[in-house]
Amino acid sequence: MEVENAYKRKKQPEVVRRALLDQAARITLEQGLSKVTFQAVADAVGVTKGGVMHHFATKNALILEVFHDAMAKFEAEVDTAMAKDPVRYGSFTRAYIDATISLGEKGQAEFHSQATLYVLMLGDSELRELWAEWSNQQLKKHEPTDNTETLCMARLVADGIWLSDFSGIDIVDKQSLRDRLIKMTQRGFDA
Amino acid sequence: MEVENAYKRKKQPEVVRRALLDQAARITLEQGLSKVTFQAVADAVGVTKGGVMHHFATKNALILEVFHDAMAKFEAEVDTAMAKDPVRYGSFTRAYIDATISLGEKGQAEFHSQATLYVLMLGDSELRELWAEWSNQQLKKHEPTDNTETLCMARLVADGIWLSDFSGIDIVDKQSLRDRLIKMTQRGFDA
DNA sequence: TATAGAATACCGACCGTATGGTTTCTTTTG
DNA sequence: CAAAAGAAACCATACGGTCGGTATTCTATA
Repeated sequence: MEVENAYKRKKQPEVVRRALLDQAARITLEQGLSKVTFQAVADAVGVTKGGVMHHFATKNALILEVFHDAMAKFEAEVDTAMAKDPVRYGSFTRAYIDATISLGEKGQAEFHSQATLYVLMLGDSELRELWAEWSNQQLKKHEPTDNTETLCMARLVADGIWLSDFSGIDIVDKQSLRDRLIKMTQRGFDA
Repeated sequence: MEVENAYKRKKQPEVVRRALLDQAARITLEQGLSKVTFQAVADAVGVTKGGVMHHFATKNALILEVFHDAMAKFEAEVDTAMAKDPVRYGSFTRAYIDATISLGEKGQAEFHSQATLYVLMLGDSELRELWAEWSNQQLKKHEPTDNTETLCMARLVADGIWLSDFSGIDIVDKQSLRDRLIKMTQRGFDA
């Protein structure tokens, strides 16, 4: 944002609100949940602490909104990917893989909604419950097309790759691994 | 611990120190890194804040020790498991799998050193660097026996299972998945 | 072997600061 | 003018850290 003289400028609450959520998510990813303070978010957006608290009454409310926002983004990302997929079997798993693994060159942190979800959920036991509930529900939702053990395993590998990636471990050949995972999602892979 | 009247009691610095590390690790796992305060650790062990700070000068030092402790435990766990394994090929990966996945009944949090490592490293960017370094080094160390992509994938699944487990997601049949992973570590699995 | 004294283990009161939250006020917008 | 957007000053508290004190254990030496 970098809003200067926010007192006199044109008010655009929607824009400010979005910026607050985005910056809060960014700080979460780059510096961890503990560094997400009203002051830090306010500074990042170019607004005062009071300004932040006008949009989000408490810190829990802010974090919760960031979490819900990331859930919605992730779900949307998965849904559009699934819509483009001509094959039904394993389509959720394929979408999940590409929404979880970042294939871009290393270094750039990328705005991964899945990463935001993980970092938040791992750092806050209350969010963890929400996460478990939502996640199990997602699984149920896609059971008709993605309920085999192999598909589950493919998603687990994706999670593992994210974990390694996020923690800065070199993965030998991510692209090759990703392709192999996709192959695992094709019908008839087992046997 | 539950030490009563620690002022006059027999002094046993080694015991207290161990208890401090253990309780700090427990709080980390159960409540997250942010809840690991001098006061909380002191209370858990039955000692005062000053007492904790006698053993660990700063909070960073405490956390760092917990981290190192968990690394040592994990490494030891892996090493003894590898020593018992008659087959060399994939022995590190097999040990890694069993040190990462908790097969016990759900509910009991279990003192998993790997879990401590993950939660700490995910919540602190400084520890993340340490982790990446150590982890890459571990990988190098076991390269001679465990450097194929399939073995790497098996470990990634284990990580994924831990992640799911920790966040409270139901995994269909963990035992069956574990057995399948072990099979993946046998020579000649590919092809 | 006894014991003074140094070193260690630990307590408990205190301090500075950062943070979440409250309140009041100003400016804009409808 | 009323309600919303946001600023700005303020408050309470929790936390990391400091400091001086007290009890215990270790060590050296007579």
